[in-house]
Amino acid sequence: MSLPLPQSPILTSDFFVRSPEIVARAMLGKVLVHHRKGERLSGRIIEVEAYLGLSDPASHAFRGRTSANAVLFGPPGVAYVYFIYGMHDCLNVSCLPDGEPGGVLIRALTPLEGIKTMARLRGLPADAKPQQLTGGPGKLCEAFAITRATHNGIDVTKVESSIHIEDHGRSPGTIEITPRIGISKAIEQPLRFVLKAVK
DNA sequence: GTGAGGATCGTCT
DNA sequence: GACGATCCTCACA
Repeated sequence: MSLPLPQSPILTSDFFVRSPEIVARAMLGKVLVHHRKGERLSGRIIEVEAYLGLSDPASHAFRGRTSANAVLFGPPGVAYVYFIYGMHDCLNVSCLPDGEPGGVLIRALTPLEGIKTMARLRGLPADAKPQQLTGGPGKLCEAFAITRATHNGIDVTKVESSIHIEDHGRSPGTIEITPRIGISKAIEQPLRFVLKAVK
C-alpha cells in the first residue's frame, strides 16, 4: 500500500512553529524555490544556522524588537532578509509562534533549477561551480535575486508567495553539527547544521 | 592551497 | 561613531 503524496510539497507554518534548532535540522535537504519572472529558481538546502532569539546573544532579536528585526518576532514561516557589511543580503525564515523571536539562517544551497540564471545574477560564467553560485548566505541571495527591499516579510508558507520551501523527500547524507560562523558572541554554541552528501 | 585584510552601508547606541 | 549572521582579491608558501 502506498500513501498518496500530498497535493503540494510546500512546507506550512506548522513546520516553522517549532524551535529554531529543530527547524534548522529539519530544513536540511528541503528545496528553496523562488518563482521569478515565470522561471523557477531552486536549490537544495545544505547548510543552515539556528538563531534562538532573546536568549541568544548572536541573534538579531537579542536586544529586543526593532523595526528592522520585527519579522523575527512575528508569525512563523516568514522570510527575514537583512543587509550586512554594506553589500550582502542574507535570508532567514522566522520560527516559533507569533510573538516569540527566533529564526533559521539559510547559509548554502546546491542549485537545482535555473542554474544559468543564477550564474548570470552572480555575474559568473554559466559553468560556474555550485560553491561559487550559492555557497554562502550572501551568494545565495544574489543568485536567487532575493533582496531586503522586495522579500523581507514574505510568508514562505503561502502558495501565492514568490518564495517557498518544498519537501521533496529525504535526501541521502549525514548531518554535521558545528559552531556557527562569522559571529563574535555565543560562538561556542553548536547551532550550525551541514548536510554532508554520502560518497 | 591557504590566510589575511579591505570593501561598504544600514542599524543601533 | 562603531560594528556586523560576508565575500573577494591578493600575497605568500
